[in-house]
Amino acid sequence: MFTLSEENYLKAIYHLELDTDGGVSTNAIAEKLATKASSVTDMVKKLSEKEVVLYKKYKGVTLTILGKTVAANVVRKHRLWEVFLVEKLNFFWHEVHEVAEQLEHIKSAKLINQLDRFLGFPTHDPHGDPIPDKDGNLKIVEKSLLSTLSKNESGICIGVDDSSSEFLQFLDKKGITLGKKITILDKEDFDDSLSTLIGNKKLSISNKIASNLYIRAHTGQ
Amino acid sequence: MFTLSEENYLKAIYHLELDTDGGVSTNAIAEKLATKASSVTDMVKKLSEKEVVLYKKYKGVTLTILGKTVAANVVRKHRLWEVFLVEKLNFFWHEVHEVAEQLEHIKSAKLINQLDRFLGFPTHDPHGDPIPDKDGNLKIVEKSLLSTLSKNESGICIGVDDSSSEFLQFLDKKGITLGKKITILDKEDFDDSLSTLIGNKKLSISNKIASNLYIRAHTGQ
DNA sequence: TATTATTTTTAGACTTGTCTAAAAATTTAT
DNA sequence: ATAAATTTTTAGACAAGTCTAAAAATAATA
Repeated sequence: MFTLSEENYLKAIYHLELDTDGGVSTNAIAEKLATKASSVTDMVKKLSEKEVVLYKKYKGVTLTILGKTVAANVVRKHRLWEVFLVEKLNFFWHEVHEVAEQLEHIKSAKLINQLDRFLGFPTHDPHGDPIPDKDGNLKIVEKSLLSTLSKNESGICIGVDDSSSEFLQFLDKKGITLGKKITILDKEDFDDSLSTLIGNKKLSISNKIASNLYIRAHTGQ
Repeated sequence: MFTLSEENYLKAIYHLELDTDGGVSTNAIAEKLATKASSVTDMVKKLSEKEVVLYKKYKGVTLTILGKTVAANVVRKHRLWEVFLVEKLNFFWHEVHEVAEQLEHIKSAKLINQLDRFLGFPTHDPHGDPIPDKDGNLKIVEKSLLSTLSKNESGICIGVDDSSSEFLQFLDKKGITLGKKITILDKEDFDDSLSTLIGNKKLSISNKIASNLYIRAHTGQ
């Protein structure tokens, strides 16, 4: 069994490993968890003894198979709870993270299995991130940034890159939600801003926004 | 804000105060929380400084208004989650306590308000215990033990006294659940066992069982 | 009421997870 | 390749919450 703190470290390493090659550095973990490098070193030693990470002094850490499983399970719980909060309790998607950070540490296999069923076995959370299955495997969906689409192409909004509260609130305000179809009507060379059709409304989108929105290819019109 | 440990102490004192006159003793708290008396003394001092309990050495503790509010809120959360687990996730009523013990410490006003609404503002948990409202007030229901009913009287099952896992499983097996109507067909003087009608099935109930089942008066048949 | 038994508190220690400051290792730059 | 900068680790300290063992207070009993 793992403590709340251990679970948070494993989760942080899990996320960092996704966009790092080689071991995850002490400083990277410290920054992600808003703690000090010395604290990370201490914890990493402990996790190493528990055989959930591989650790060599000054060389960073890597999750073991066991560690990855534990971490993926925490992520699974986090994302399932996010779905619950949005779908069943009418939370806005920018409000869910903080609460899910707490709920992800509740220990009960039956709870999470039943929650999964109750929610209809969702594959993605409200930000479009994939929910690991019981064995920690992710369902990968081919995704591209809205900013990479050309004129007259269209796609389905499936997630965000920047999931800061401000950005999510901005999307709420503009009526951009997961599942919405977005078509590029025109692309402005000058500033790379887009003229788009979302649902059946015309909307002008800056390149900054378009570079933070993931879409899935959508064939046909 | 209160730590998990502080919340557990407040909850224990809250429950103990209900069936104690005067202050709650150090030993009583220690027993309830499966900890040592010395630990209780330490914590009680801390709670006293935070002004949630009144404490005089060797004289036991009492919750302040603030303490009672905090404790009632934890109980409120516990019981709402129990309802959720049984009604939405198909838990058996003997399985909910352990999980609710964890969920009751999740901090989010919106979460608990929305959960309350989602569940239809329930007034009682799956064991028949009342759910405190936002201000910590309980809705008192006139209740009596099944064993106090006389022949031909009937009532609605509204809760249990002994909520041990074994007892709850026993009730599950016999088909005795909250809201079920129970009528006393006959009472055996010899061992005070009852011959009853539950739903539309005849069932013989020992005095031991009848002394652990609460019912609400039910007029007419 | 004096003595014994019980309850409660104190004193000191231990664990977990954190921190600061300084030392050691590694990386970068000249 | 040597010096400078950065990263990482070590050493020692601290707070929260718990424990054991012993002392102090209260309650029970003869």
